[in-house]
Amino acid sequence: MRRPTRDRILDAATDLFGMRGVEAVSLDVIAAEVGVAKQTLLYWFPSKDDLVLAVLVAAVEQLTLVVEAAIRATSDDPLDRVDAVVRAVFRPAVRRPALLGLVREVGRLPSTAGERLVAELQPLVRRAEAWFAAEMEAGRLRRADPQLIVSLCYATVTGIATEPEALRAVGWRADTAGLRHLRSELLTFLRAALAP
Amino acid sequence: MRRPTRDRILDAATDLFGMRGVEAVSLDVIAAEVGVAKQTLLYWFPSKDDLVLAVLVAAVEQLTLVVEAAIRATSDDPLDRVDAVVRAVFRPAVRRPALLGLVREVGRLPSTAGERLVAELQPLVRRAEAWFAAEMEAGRLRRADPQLIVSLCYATVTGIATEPEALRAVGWRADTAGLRHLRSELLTFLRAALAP
DNA sequence: ACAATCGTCTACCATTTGGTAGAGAAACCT
DNA sequence: AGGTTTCTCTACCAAATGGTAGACGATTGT
Repeated sequence: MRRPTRDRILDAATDLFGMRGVEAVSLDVIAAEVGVAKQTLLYWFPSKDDLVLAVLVAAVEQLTLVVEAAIRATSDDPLDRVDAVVRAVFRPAVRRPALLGLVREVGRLPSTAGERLVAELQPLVRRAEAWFAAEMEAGRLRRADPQLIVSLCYATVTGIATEPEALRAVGWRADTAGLRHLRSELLTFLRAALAP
Repeated sequence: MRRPTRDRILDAATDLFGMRGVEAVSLDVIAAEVGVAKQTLLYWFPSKDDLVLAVLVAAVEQLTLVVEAAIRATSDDPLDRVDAVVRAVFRPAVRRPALLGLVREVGRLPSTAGERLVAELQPLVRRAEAWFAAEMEAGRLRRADPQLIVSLCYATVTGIATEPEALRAVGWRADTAGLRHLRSELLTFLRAALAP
């Protein structure tokens, strides 16, 4: 049996919103992608704003799960842990630029959705900050402003993962080898930036 | 006397496209912002695509000028030079997120405009690659893949400069002090990532 | 002086947008 | 069986979209 209609809508909307931008994707396009009438969308999500919100919440949830699993599975060395989180995020992010791309959409969203997304991400962000602060205190990471370090890591990873176009501009190839190479350079870059 | 209409259109379009995304901004909105009839826009730029293209070309030109001026004005130490370029880009980028935000739009553009923008940026990118390669060869920068290093620096700077929302999520404040602090953390981060 | 060009405008138009109203089939209760 | 709920559909609609046609005044060249 097929996946439930609601989930298929959510999936398609996530990809389309993340890749082309929320305002640039019409309900008709999503409906066509799912293979269903537009009104079926509006049955499951009473308005486009509701759909956007649902997509954001689902994406954040998914991201949180991936990150937490990665954290639990690693040793205590901080650089190894950063490594693990980046690896965990990297795979889904490159395969579905939509996931991180969506987060990048925050600034363009109707303010309610924006606030909501920020609130949704808050716990994850706070934990990361606290963890960075503690590791810096213990001298196992370069001392810096933990909040901005979180932002810088986020900006670097997200920027790289969501802009295949920018990478193509430098001649990067999107095959498996290119992907592994990219990930390894990204990790080395971050390690160098964070090491004490 | 006021600035010429064409330039005012270009300015408004740059800001709006960069902040909300090309597809999300209608000609009517731009016209209203400029304080002119929509048909005046279509007189200067025969179609929306033409306007988009003109905006992109102008933005790249401006960016190129800023970067080249910064390069000419600094010493030969590679880290100082990175420093200077980032400082030069940072001010206009944070004041007008549109500038770098536009570049981030490439992936979403009609392919012709996308190709065009990439071609437009190519010389700047090639120069940066060559320069990184030479400095690494001379042992004055950490050895790595120059192409990906260019992308990583770009991703970090652009990500940070174009996402005030993401920064607000970690409690960052957009006042002058916050801005200076942000820039200084960004520079330290990059220095650490690039130093031999 | 007068025609031509330039820059801006009002008046439309076809298409697409997000959204409403309500019909019809299937499943689920009792 | 008969009614209710669940899900999907067709048929519309008002507003907004990118774009065309062409009028109007100002400036310019001769």
